[in-house]
Amino acid sequence: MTERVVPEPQRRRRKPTKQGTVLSEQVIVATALRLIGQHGAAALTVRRLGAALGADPSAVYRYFHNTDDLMLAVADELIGRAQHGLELSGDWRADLRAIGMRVHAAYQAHPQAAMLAAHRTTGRDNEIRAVETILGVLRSAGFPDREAVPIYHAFIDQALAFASQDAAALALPAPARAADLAVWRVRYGRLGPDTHPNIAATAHLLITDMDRSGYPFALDLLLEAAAARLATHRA
Amino acid sequence: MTERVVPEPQRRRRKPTKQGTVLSEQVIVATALRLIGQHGAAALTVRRLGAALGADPSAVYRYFHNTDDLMLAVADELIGRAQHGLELSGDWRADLRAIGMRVHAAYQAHPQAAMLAAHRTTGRDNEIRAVETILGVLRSAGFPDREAVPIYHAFIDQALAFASQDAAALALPAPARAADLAVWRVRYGRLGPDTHPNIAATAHLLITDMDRSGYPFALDLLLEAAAARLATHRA
DNA sequence: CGCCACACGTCAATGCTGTTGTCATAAGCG
DNA sequence: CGCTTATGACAACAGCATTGACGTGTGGCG
Repeated sequence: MTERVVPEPQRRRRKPTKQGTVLSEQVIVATALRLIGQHGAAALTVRRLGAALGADPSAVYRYFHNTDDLMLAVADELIGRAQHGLELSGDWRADLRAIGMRVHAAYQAHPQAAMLAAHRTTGRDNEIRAVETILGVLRSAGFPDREAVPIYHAFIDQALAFASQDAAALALPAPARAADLAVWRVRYGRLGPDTHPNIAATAHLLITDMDRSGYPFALDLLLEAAAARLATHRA
Repeated sequence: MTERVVPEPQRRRRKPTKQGTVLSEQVIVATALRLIGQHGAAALTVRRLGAALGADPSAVYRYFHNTDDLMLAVADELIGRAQHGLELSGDWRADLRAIGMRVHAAYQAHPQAAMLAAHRTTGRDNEIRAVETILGVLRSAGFPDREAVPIYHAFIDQALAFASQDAAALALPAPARAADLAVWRVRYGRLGPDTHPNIAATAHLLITDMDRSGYPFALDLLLEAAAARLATHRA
């Protein structure tokens, strides 16, 4: 088969579908994101996307080579949203915390896309802008370059790793997600102090703690350690 | 339909398949792990699993309720392998570092499985044992329960999140992985100090640092912060 | 030692999924 | 105004997870 996809800038003839909608790369990406957000990750199938667009499913293949291609376009959209409207305060620790939480939140809003996006290095504009910003925060806080780089590395990898980890949990089919959560109550909550003394002693704390993301606290620990290191550099 | 799955301990009648293999939960999990390792995560379909086992695909449903149930068993097997032969020294910080690195390593050995498994709560034996061990290390180090639980949470989520993050990179098709790595040299290495001063100043460090996993350093930071908190509790 | 219940492997069918070859139509250039 | 062709629609294919029905032979019991 000859290539179905025509690059966006060359498109001129926009022909409405039977149901009247006019397709475009933009509209399809936006619809895909909406579908994921409204009905969960599993809702994004080409057939349902077609239905949501008011078009034949195969029409999507006029705009994207395959579903992976579509997901990359969606992912690219996400990177932009993570940074949208960010303003730096000048307090390095508060700024890094804000950036970390923003990245995490932006990816949680679109778990399915997050899982595919979080471990890729895109080298595109939005990513570069983020790297420059974070390194800038660290270096102007006073971290020497040899320290700033590994801290940047740990910081961003941890943010992305937790983002995709938590996204994966969100992207799970609803029954599986519920089952995973229930395990803490049902399974861990009932272990005896004779066989599992440490779990039994802390079960009540575990049950409430484990259905939150561990990220905010992990981020705080990372920033605490970084601050301690900065103090020794200054001394 | 009545329940197909009979709990493992109650199984007595082992009937060989047409091709002569004798099935069991163990054999199926091991075969699934091998299949994933050899041919990638996409290779794990019930049909192919059946073929690899020398059995009808539907026979798998005599042992697992569905594919998700199977993945949980695979996940637990990985957790078990991470703990195999672990010996605690009594030095909480060294022990936690060893456990973290072991978990990370065990998952890296099966990247494709790690991606699917690292974000599940299995509630199975190996997982429970790991939770009990880690909580024990923290509590006997002197962390009060209210502090031990969130630190446990941050610690284990960090290990698993990085494990699946790094696994995802390893599991990428070779050309895509090479491309992602090259981005640091090709794209970031060539940004000008006028437009991207912080990247330009640290590019040489970034290029060498970013193709390693950020986990060991991130783990050190977490343990550093935990140690500092422990010191304040003792004082 | 032989019987027979039923555990468990097999077969077949269902309704999903992504993807593509082919055709019809209308947009918009010349 | 007509021609080209971009683009939507249709239909079909292969592969997916899952399940209901069925037959077989294993292993415990009398």
